[in-house]
Amino acid sequence: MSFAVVKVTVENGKGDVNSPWRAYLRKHGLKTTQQREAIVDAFLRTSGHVALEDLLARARRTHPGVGLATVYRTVKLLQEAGLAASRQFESGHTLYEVAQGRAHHDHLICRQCGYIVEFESDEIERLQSAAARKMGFNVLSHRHELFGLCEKSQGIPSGRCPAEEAAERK
Amino acid sequence: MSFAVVKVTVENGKGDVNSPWRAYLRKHGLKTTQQREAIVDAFLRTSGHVALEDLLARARRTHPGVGLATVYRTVKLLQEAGLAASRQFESGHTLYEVAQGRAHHDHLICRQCGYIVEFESDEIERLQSAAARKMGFNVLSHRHELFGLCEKSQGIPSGRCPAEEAAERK
DNA sequence: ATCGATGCAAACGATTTGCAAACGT
DNA sequence: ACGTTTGCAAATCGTTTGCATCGAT
Repeated sequence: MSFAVVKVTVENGKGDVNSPWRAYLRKHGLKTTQQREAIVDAFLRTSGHVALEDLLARARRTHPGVGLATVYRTVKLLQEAGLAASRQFESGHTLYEVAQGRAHHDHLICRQCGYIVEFESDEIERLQSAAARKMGFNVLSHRHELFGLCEKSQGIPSGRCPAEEAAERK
Repeated sequence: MSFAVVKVTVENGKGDVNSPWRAYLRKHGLKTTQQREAIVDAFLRTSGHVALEDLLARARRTHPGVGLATVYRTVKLLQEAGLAASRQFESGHTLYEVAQGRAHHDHLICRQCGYIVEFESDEIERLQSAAARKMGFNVLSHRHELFGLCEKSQGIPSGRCPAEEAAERK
């Protein structure tokens, strides 16, 4: 008896020729350039919310010459490809995040430290759909942001502050 | 026996010397000018969400010479006075609305016709506070927007479209 | 008379675009 | 070689601000 060794491709990063990003480029006759790769690569490594200025800085570590305009152009492509999502926060700042295939998450934002945490609640999702249905609406997507104070900012002695913790981790 | 006739002031518009707007001006040593009155008056007559360009146009019907800068300056005052609230919607456009003393409302926005309806749900409010508490947060305010399709846009035969109905009412 | 308010135009920050050169296919 | 992409700088958009003048108190 013999066994065939099957190699299964499980990669998913931008490097993979089958990645959604590469697929999008091919499908639209677009080209794979160094600067795009640098930007997309930097973007996909991102975990939270990035400002395009940040993304420019990160991309420049790989490809020093990239311009801000290219970052804008590339992120627009990422959005069209469904890989990036933009959010405009209160302050008027626009931040981008990697689009999640999974149930979307909502945001919890500390007024004091500005840090953004994510949360999910099926219960809330269900209720909001019900509320919309009552008005004859069919909900496609939503945005839900809570503004408040984290423990530290509330003055709780041993309270945690997400922003500080993130800074320490650096 | 005689009766004293007591006159009770119940007015609330901007014309009333006791209006919150006038109170705000007095409290801060600010002046009541024609252009401010025109803008504030136009704003308070507003029912939904207004763009400042719109407000400028409305204000000019009363006081033709007003400039856009003054609209911006006045609306900023209205916000500080707690009488106006700004919302930045998806498109990046900023719209203003008369601030409600009552429980804030959330938004239901039709992707097709762009119309914005309001809704409230104590249930949801409670759940979101609970979710935040779990993260150690104390919620001060929030924003909750649902994007979807109204009946008409969904293709429902006799479906209603808030935008069309509003247009007919004009 | 004082000090705030206005209109205009210039200044601004974020984002977009025109163009000639450089690059991926 | 071809058409796309890039970097740069100039253009644009919404919003803010400096300033000389005007108006309200």
